[in-house]
Amino acid sequence: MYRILLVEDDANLASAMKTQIENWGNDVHLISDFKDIMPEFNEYDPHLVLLDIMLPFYNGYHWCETIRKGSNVPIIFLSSASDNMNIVMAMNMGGDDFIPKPVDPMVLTAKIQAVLRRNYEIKASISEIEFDGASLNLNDSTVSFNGQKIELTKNEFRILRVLLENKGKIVSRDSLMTALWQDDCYVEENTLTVNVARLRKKMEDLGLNDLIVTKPRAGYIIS
Amino acid sequence: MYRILLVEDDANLASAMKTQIENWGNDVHLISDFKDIMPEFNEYDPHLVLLDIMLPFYNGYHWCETIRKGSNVPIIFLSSASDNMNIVMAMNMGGDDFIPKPVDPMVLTAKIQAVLRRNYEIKASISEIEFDGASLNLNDSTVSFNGQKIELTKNEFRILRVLLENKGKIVSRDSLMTALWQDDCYVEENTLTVNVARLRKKMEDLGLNDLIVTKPRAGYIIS
DNA sequence: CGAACTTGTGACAGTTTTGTCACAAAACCA
DNA sequence: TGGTTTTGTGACAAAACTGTCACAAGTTCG
Repeated sequence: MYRILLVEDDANLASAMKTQIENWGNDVHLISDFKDIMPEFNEYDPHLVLLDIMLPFYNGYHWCETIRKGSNVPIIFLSSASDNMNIVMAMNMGGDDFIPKPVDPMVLTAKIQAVLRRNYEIKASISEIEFDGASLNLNDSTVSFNGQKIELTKNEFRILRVLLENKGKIVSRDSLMTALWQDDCYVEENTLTVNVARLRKKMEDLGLNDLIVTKPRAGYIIS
Repeated sequence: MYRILLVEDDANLASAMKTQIENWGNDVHLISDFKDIMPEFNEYDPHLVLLDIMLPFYNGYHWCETIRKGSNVPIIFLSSASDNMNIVMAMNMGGDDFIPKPVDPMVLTAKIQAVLRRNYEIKASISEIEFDGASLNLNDSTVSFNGQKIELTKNEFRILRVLLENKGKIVSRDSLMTALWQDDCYVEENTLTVNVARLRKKMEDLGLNDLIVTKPRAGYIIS
């Protein structure tokens, strides 16, 4: 059962789509206030957003942009203006797919299922971050390099992940501290240093030398 | 830099697409043997597959099915037959998107970027499994319920994940054993029992009673 | 019912992980 | 250069995690 937020001003179409999607076991919430959809979005916390482009007050692109500021929820656009320019625009705004109107019920179902499947079912199995010929497996916290594989502890994993997610950028020690021990408990500054050292040790054992570089007074970086 | 596998028999189109995609910094591998694309697929280990539907020997659906047996790599279909039935078919086969021919270079780029972004960039931030009002966070191995949050150990996390990924189905103790300690080391049968008990204890502390149900001589289930 | 088998429990010890400390090394800056 | 600040290191003890054991409780099936 997925929560699907439907933002569509054509009442007839919206109601038909709602029924269609609910039919195979989902909860659909229909937006009625197009002036500010965000309260309902935040309240409903949907797994997927179906977003019409032509809306009263603000258009779909505007809402996509707003949603993306605080969420990576999958978004599928709906529009009768289904020229290539609109499709490109929709994808570049952070959209996941584009369904042209008139909406074919079969296509609607198939595309929703594809996006949900990709995001909530099989996503775990391909999640790894590659770097410098090595790869960090996000599922079992292992690093593979040159055919070798080692396990990381929770702290080591978090540090490496944050650094890789910001590859090429300096990550301040403060950011890392917050990422590892968010406010709920106090730990010394030095604890981070020690944990970085432990991670470095393991990386060197693997053959990955000078991976994490210290930028004095700034932080650490993997470039 | 992503590795993109292009399976397309129209040499002119293929070459144009290859150039187009390489232009914004990717590696593209063009398939030349349509009789069996799997050796090249396995060798190249792509981040994304662009798969024409009409091919010599076997069609794109066949290869999608074959690939999906061993991989969840994102697949985008290409076809000049872009009627709704083909789109539905493509999505239901495990495809991630569908690009109609003639291929518009902008659309091609936008759709590839959207799929790559979704799978390799922002995936981590929405990975959680929801169940019975609770949710398992796949990134930091925590379970949240009723505003409370607890951390799971590696073993507890793995058991819960496997059970949730097979929600409603009985998971045999053997499957769980393999998932936790794949062949590399021998552990007793009872070790699993103990680990399940430890997970159950934590779930009950959270207020989730009778979550994991024992099916004697069959396995465990979360229904 | 009762024996055989499967699953659950509490306790224990070995290992791993983790935070801290004291001190060393390096970088910064006047 | 020399003092100050920042970062790194090895050692240590506390805490967490894990596998095993002995035994208890539950289930199956003749």
